[in-house]
Amino acid sequence: MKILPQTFYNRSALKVAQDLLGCFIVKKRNGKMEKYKIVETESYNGVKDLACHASKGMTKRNEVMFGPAGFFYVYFTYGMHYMLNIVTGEAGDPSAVLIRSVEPVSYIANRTSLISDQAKLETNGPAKLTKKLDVNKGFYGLPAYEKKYGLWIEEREEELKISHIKKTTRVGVDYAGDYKYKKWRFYIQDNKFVSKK
DNA sequence: TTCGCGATGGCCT
DNA sequence: GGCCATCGCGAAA
Repeated sequence: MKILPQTFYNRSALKVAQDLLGCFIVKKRNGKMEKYKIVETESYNGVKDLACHASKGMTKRNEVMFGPAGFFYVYFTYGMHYMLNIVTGEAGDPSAVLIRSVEPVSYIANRTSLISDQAKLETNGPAKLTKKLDVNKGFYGLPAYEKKYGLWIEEREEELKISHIKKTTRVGVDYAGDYKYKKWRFYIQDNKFVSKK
């Protein structure tokens, strides 16, 4: 139940993306805590990474990525979807980790429940989880290491073996030249909430 | 089972 | 004006 400090994020996006697997997003809503285990992430690694929004330089949209680590980078795409990222690395190193899928803890605690199949459909994709968690542009630039804004990240409660972390190419970045082949997407092996095989 | 495509709007050139 | 770090539906197989 320990919140991850800002220093956790002040490392390469590659490391942070893998270390976030098994950690929890906590949402405070109507006075109650909702916990979601992070099961799938992608890392976007600075100006050289052609799939990273920062590769085209700093704009009003992506400026938070150029600042210090530990802040939410939320953007709107396809005319209807919000994406949730957390800024990583030193200030001046515009990198971030995209949260792609989460698993509700209510599901973990009750795996045999019949409602689980329905629950699975709600958070197994980057746009679906932002909808479920009511994440929008209002979270842009807010810290992920403080509780007062009602959305934060907590550390793992159990060990995650390195061998259970799968590494594949990122989704939807065919335009990124050689960087489309980088295996910078990570997910927990065999987890049912991962967005696609 | 996989596939093709439309919805929909902010941002960049 | 074109491009998207997506999703869900309906058709084809």
